[in-house]
Amino acid sequence: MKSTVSDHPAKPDLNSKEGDSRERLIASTRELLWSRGYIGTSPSAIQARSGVGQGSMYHHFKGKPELALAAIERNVEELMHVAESRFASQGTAIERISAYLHAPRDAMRGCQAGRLVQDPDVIASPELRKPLTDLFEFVRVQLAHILSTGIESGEFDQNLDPIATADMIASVIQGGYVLARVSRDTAPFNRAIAATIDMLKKRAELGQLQRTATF
Amino acid sequence: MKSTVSDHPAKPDLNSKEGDSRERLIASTRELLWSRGYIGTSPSAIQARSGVGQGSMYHHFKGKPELALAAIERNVEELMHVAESRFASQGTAIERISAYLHAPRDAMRGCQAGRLVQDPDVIASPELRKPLTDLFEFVRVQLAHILSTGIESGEFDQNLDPIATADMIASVIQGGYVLARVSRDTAPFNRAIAATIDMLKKRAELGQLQRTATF
DNA sequence: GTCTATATCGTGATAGAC
DNA sequence: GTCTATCACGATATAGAC
Repeated sequence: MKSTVSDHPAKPDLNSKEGDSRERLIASTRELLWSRGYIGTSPSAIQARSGVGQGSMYHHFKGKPELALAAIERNVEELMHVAESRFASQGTAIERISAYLHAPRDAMRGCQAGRLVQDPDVIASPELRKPLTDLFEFVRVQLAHILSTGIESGEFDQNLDPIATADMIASVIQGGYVLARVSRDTAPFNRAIAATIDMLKKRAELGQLQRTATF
Repeated sequence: MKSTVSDHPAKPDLNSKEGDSRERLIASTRELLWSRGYIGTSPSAIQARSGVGQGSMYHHFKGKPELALAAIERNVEELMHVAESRFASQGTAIERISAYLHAPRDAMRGCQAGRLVQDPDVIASPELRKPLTDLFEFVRVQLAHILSTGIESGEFDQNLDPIATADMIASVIQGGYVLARVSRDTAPFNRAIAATIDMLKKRAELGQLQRTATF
């Protein structure tokens, strides 16, 4: 199990600085990408924030695109993990979706992934775009799957379109960030989430009414 | 009515180039802000795209912030006008909201206003942010008002929260752009809109059921 | 691995001629 | 109003010493 490259150093050894600069660079790049986007994030700013020098940075990464890729992949990794664990909650379809919608989010700051989707350079690069596409695809597919389960189990009415509704839910989160930022207030974000859950609950009521009325 | 400054030259006179450069600068800035954001839009790029020279640009505008302000105000003016006319449609609350949701939009390109909300420099500047805040406020208030009308008229069930639902609807549009861009496909945007309208229709059905069942 | 020096280019603006 | 010249600075690296 001993490897020349240190992926996840099981026991941090004496030369514990190993990989430290690299991690600090990724962390700083993630912060800057989040707030300023790809275009607005300069190598010099990354160096300043991370405390890593010029030469050191270019030793670990070929340049800005490679650094950005590492940062984006880390973002997606974490966000996917959060989504996965929320979707894995016990309970009804509504409860599982509600668990995802109520994952802790910094509404005023926006989505670490969604932010980058606006960036033309990111979207134009297949490499940078792929992790983002994968993340959103994953979330939408999971949501659609949970909704389908809820339709089959009779939790929702039969006319609910799981794919379209999944797209709606994913959109509400991303759009909620926009409303929160522009109004400098997290309330619109929270209300949009609450209204979405309320819509699903009413679909459940409707399913209930339809079942008792028809059969 | 004769004025030394030409706001809206009623009859374009012989020196018809008057104000032409200014308009071309604004148009180019709008295009660039839309695709590349504030940080990514440089005066030199604006000059190149508009065909207006350096000196001319700085004659008409003090600098990049002033140009951006003019461009953003123009964006907001147009978007508000579209929203206003869509909301003014005849029909039920659902029909009026549907008219707004189905206004022509370039889903892959995103929202000219929402795009800028991501930009930290725009959000940090009260001047640049104000038109955007006003626009989103207007849309949300109008949506909430139409929803309230629908509740009063009995079109929707009594439990619908007009403000939260307005926030949800505005969020769906903004978030739909994100899904469309990241998947390079307008379908998620269109489905999110369709699902939203479907949700409102089901609320109307529920209102109907409640009225016939209770009274 | 990290540092400093150097290089090229773009950005954002000013000055002054025409 | 528009043009060209000029400028200080930052972005994005490369080179080579330590």
